[in-house]
Amino acid sequence: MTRASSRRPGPPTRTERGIPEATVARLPVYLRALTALSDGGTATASSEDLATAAGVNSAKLRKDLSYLGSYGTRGVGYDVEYLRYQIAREIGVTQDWAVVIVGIGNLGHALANYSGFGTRGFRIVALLDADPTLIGERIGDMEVRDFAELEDIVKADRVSIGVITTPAGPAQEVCDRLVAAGVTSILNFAPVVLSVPDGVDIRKVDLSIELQILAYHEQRKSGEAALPQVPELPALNGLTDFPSVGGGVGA
Amino acid sequence: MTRASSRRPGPPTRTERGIPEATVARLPVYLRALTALSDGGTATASSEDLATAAGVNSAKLRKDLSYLGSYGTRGVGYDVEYLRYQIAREIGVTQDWAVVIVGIGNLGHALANYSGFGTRGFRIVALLDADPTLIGERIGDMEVRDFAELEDIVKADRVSIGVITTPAGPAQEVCDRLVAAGVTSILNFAPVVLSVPDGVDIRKVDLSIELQILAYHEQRKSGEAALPQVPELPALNGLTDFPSVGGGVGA
DNA sequence: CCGATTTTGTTCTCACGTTCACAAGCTCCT
DNA sequence: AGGAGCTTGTGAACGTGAGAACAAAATCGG
Repeated sequence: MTRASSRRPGPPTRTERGIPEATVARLPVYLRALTALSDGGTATASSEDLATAAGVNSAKLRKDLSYLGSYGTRGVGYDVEYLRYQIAREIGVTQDWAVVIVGIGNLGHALANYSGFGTRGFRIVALLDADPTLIGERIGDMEVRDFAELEDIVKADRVSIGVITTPAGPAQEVCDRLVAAGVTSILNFAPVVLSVPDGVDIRKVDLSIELQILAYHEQRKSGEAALPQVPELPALNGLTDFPSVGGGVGA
Repeated sequence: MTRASSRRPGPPTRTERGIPEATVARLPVYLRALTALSDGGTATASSEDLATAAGVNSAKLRKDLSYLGSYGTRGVGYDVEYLRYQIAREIGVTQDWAVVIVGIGNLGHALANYSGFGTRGFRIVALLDADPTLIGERIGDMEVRDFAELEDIVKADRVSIGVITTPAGPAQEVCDRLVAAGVTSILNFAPVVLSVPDGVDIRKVDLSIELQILAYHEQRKSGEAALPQVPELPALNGLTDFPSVGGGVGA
């Protein structure tokens, strides 16, 4: 069934349903680029065109696409709509994924308000928080519900993806509850390292880490010449990291 | 500019003030782990302890730390406070970095409200938007100012880091203005590929990409057995990506 | 119909990142 | 003091990813 139709290329035993992680991370970028081209009325695009739109070089793009199969035409390029569908199918966004958001603080609020969220590939089925003063609040066309209802919601709506936007403190406990309820993919905005059993995927988004990486390079750019270079331990006032963007679950 | 020159063909051209990018990305994680240990009253930690707290394996952690110097003691481990300071200094968060946020929509609002932001290593000096209905609004102890004031603010406050939380549309233009004004590091939340001149660092945070990567793995876990497998092009209704979490700059 | 031209798909090579494994070095106990 | 026991720092093996380069296919013009 899923034999990628191409004949066997010999020893490497290509594809076989195994796409490199680095490639997987770029597929959504290609999908977006294809959508932009499609919206702009382009019907066919070369790997060079696509690569420019996606911000990568064309060799890498061609190699990435080759893991999916041979969807291009030599001498011509790629059919934008066709390739878009193939990538969307490979990623899995031709179906809708039910998502719960846990922790309706600043960030959870922002994500809940996020219009594009509910319409394409992902469907927010619940906003959850443990703070009684938040429960019942309406956000858009949804209402914040009690975190205690988690298990029922996951079962009822077949939720497989959870988004954690709580503060660091309750994040691991929330994570454990999500996993126990049957969620197998988690997007974590809380500034902690979550531990999960095998079979559960975790991705992390962390503002403070991103800023600190920028700061490192920035320091290289500006400083580089005259830094005091004090290997001794000075005052050391709060140069740590961020508490959290998140909201109210827990405590 | 001391562009990382040496390209010697021999061994990897070690250190020379050049820390591998993968290591740089983990230093903030170590910093956070050290802070947690410190707050918990731990004075000394082995690479194994640290690695567990940071969610990596100990060999990788030791190798990462070795790029900074020999800050541990064999047979003992690392002094938590001392190592914390060394990493903070290496990253550059012993000084404060001035930051502007452009685009005060849902996400920009959330980041502006973000208490931990202003206190440790980074200082928000301005919230900017081009929407007249937003200008003047108070968020926390700050006020939304006109995007037109960008250049003055960057010069006055020596801003080197900009955060873009606009929709996709105006993001490139905002980016160009930031760069022209002198900003050399940008954290982009808008779902577009920004192009910048050499010497400017860009990092991207993209909710839809993260979710799509999760969806890919999720599909692997659940499906894998019975997918219709339709290589022909069907209806294809809006399986694209997200407009934006961002706010109001532009049009 | 054939050759020129274009562009893909793939192979090869090199650079980077991860992990293993162990010598070097430190502390503590006897 | 000397050896036992840890733990770091690092050299080497291994695996993954990136980019250059080119052969294979498709179109197009004559």
